Amino acid sequence: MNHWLVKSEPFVYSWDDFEKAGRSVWDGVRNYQARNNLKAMQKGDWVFFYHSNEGLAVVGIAQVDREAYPDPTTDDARWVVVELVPVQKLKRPVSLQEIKSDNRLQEIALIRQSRLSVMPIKREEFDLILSFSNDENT
DNA sequence: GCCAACGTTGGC
DNA sequence: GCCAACGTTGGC
Repeated sequence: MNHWLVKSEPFVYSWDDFEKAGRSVWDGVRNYQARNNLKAMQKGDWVFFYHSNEGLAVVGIAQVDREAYPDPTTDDARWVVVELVPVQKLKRPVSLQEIKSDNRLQEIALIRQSRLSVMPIKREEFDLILSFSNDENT
């Protein structure tokens, strides 16, 4: 069981859009590192849904429902998609600022490699961010 | 709107 | 294979 984080610009595709649709084909990834991460996803893996550009926060949890297959939006065989289903919206968004300000989260790719759109995340980091969202006070 | 950090492209 | 130029992403 692995954990991941995917970014989406809420202008283009927000958590609410995702929840309404009930499923998402995660297409359009055109970066090898992100692609490799998609390929490594297994059905049932947990995925944080992050709003980039606007919002700048982890907003929900999704789950991998279908593992990587060729991206139907291109003829280029290099690229793949996965299918995600929404699991639940976080009680409150956990902001990038909050993540940045916690010593235990300094190593995560969200901070270290800000341009990567699909990244692995350690279980402890996943749990910690989740615990932030359950803490009403911060 | 600006800029840092990358990734890609193309000339040599 | 190197590197300059350029494009893109995303935070501020």
